Amino acid sequence: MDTFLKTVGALNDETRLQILHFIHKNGEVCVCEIEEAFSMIQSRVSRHLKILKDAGFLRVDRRGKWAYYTVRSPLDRFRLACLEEISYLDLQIPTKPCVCKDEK
Amino acid sequence: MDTFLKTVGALNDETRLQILHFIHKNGEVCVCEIEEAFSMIQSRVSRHLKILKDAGFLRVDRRGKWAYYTVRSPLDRFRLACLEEISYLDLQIPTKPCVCKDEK
DNA sequence: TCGTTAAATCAATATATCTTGATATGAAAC
DNA sequence: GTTTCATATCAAGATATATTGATTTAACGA
Repeated sequence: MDTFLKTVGALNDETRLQILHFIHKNGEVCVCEIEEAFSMIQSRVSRHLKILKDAGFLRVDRRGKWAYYTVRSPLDRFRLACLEEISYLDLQIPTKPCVCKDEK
Repeated sequence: MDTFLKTVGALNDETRLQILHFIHKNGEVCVCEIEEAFSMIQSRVSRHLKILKDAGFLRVDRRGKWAYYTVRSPLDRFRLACLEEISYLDLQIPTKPCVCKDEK
């Protein structure tokens, strides 16, 4: 129940749907790329990423100073259905910028 | 997008999950049966039913003074997946009481 | 070590949602 | 018509969630 509420709660926000869709389309992205692409301040992006991660949609991989987020895999049946539904929404998401060039 | 947010928003509340599951299990139920079963005041029940109806999960059939709610059919793929997921949650819902006996 | 940078967390405010009690609507019974 | 009953809606307060700017943490390079 709590898990389910956390899952749908994470999806109950337009910003998070866009971020989730953005990561789903682009594969691995780091926080600063989302900041840049969406013109959002860092704390806001970080908070939404945490909610999506805690809800089971994302996983994070820290390498050096950077945190790279990807869609968690494998996703269970329901989260997969949600992700699929979101992909049908035809959300207008920005293109991935070219930052983090100096990463190792 | 708005439709999707309305759908997940409707599910983002424990009370509504219980009411939705209750109706799903019991078939057609009227507002007063939910009031009775859940020991909730009428305005609260009415509000949650409206949200579930507006989100596309329920339909209402008015007969006389009573309003009977059922799960809308057919449900689209996503809402059906949600309903299925909710049925797996093993929610503790009350049993349907024997009110509205004087209905026609 | 010190400064810099990326990301997370915190505190304050703003906004949205839920609950309750009161009122409105609309159908049936008298 | 008027009363009664079931339901819907409204208004106020309570609770939760989102946004922002500031602070903290942790990793890297000079």
